[in-house]
Amino acid sequence: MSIQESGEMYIETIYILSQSSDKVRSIDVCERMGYSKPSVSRAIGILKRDGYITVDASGYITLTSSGITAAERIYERHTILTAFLESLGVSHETASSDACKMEHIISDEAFSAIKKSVNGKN
Amino acid sequence: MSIQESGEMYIETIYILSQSSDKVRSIDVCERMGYSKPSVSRAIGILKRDGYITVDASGYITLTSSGITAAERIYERHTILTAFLESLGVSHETASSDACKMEHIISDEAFSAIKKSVNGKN
DNA sequence: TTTTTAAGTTAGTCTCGGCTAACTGAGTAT
DNA sequence: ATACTCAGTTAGCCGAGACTAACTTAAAAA
Repeated sequence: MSIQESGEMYIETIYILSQSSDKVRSIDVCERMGYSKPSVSRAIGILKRDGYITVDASGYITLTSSGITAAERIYERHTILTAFLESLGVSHETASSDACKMEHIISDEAFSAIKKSVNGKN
Repeated sequence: MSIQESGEMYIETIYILSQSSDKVRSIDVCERMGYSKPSVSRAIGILKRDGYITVDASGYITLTSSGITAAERIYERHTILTAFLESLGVSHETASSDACKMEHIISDEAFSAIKKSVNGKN
C-alpha cells in the first residue's frame, strides 16, 4: 500500500524530532502530534511494515532511506508553502497550519511553480 | 452537525449544475461526481437534514439560502485559486484539480491574501 | 395492458484514522 | 523484594465517506 496523508504527517514528525534529539520514540510522536499511544502505535507499525522506518529493540525509531526521501519531500513542501503564504502577508501561525494541510494535496506541478515564485525566479 | 468537506463538494456540484440546467436531480450529481447512487442519496439526505437544500416531490434539488451562501463561498475559492495557480504557470487542468482540494482546507486569512494577489492588489 | 427502464432508497460492507480500556513488560524506587 | 511508573500493544469502538446488491416506484415503451 502506498503512503497515506496521515503517514506523511507521522514521517514528517519523526523527521523533525530526529533533528533535535537523536533518540525518537513512539511516545515522543504522541506528545508532538497530540495523539493517543494506540493511534501512534498502529501508525508506526504501518510505516515499519511499508519500509519507511525501523524500530530497534529499545523502541527507538529511525527513518530508512525511503523514509528520509518522503520526509524531505514533505518537509520542503511545508517550509516553502509556509514561506510563500507569509510572503503574501499571512501570519506565521496561519501560514504554517495551512501549509501543513496543503503539503499533502498539492500537485508536483503546482508546488514547483510556487517554489519558483518564492525563490524570486518569476 | 457542521458542514463537512465532502458536503462542500456536493453543494458546489449542485450549484454548478444549477447554472446550466434548472432541474438538478441526484442522478445528475452522481454522473458529475462519479459516485454511486447510494452515496449521493445519503449525502443529499444529510444536506437536506442540515438545511442546505430542499428536494421536491419530483426529486428536483434546490439550494436554500444557506446552501447558496456555502456554494458561493466555495465556488469563489475554486475560481480564485484556479486563477492564482494558472498565473504561476500551472496548466488549467492541474490548477483546477488542485484548487478543488485546496478550496476546502485553506484558511480565510490565506484565501483573502491570495485573492488580493490575484486581483493585482500587491 | 403489460413490460421495461430510470431514479432513488435500504441494508449492509469496507478503509482510514482517530479513540478508550485494559494488558504486558521493563526499569526505578521504596 | 515488592510496588510503581512508563512505554508500548491488543482488542474493540466510532464517524466519515466511499462501495455493491437488491428493492421500490413511477414513467415510458411495447
